[in-house]
Amino acid sequence: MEIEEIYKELKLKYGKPAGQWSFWCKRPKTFQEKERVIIESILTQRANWKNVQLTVDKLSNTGKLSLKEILNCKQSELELLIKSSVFFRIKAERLKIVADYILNKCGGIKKIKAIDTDSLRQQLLSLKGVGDETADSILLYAFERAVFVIDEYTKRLVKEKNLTNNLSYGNLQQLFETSLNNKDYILYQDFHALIVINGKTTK
DNA sequence: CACCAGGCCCTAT
DNA sequence: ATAGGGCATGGT
Repeated sequence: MEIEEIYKELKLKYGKPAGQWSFWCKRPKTFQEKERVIIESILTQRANWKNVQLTVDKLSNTGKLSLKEILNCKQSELELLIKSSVFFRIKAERLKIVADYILNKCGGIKKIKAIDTDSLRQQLLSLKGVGDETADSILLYAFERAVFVIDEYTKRLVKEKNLTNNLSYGNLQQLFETSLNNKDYILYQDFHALIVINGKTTK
C-alpha cells in the first residue's frame, strides 16, 4: 500500500486528532504555546503521556510552564516538579539545556523564524538530550517546519505494511517525505498524530 | 507483582 | 556501525 493511501485510511478511521494532539496540531500557536510543545517533547521521551500531563499541570500551576522559568528554576526544584515524567533528573537537565539554547543562544522563540530548517535541525541535534525524534518534533510542532517525525509507532507501521527493509531514521524520513506530494507541515503534523493514535489503539 | 510508555547517551565490541 | 545498559515514575 502506498503511503498516501495509508494516510487516507487513517484519516477516514480517526478523523481529527483529539486530546493532546489537538493542542500539538493547533495553529497558529502563540509563543507560549510553542514553548509548551518544546517542553512536552522532552518530557514525553519514553514516557507515558498521562504521567507527562501530571508534570505539565504542576509546571502550569506553579507558573513554570515556560522556558524562562525553567532556566530560573533551581535544578532540584525542577526535578521535583517533573518527577512523574520518568528519568526526571536527566530531563530536568535537558530542559535547561534546550531553554538555554533557545533563549540565550537564539535570543528567544521569535528569532527562530530566521533560521533555516537544516541549520536549526543541526543545532538542536547538537544539544545533549535532543535526538532525531525530539529535534523533529520540535521542528514540526513548535516551529512548523515540514519535517516528518519518525517514532516507534511509525516503525511498527512500516514493518506491518512492509514498506521497506531499511528502518533507519533517515531512510524512513526520506520515504515519507518523498512519498507525500504536499510538503506541508500541516499534513505532516496530522499524519504523524494519526500514526501514533492508531499505534496506541491497535497495539 | 511485572511490565512498559511518542528516547537518548554512553560504552564496548 | 550497532547492540546493550542506565535512566527511574505511575498506570494497568
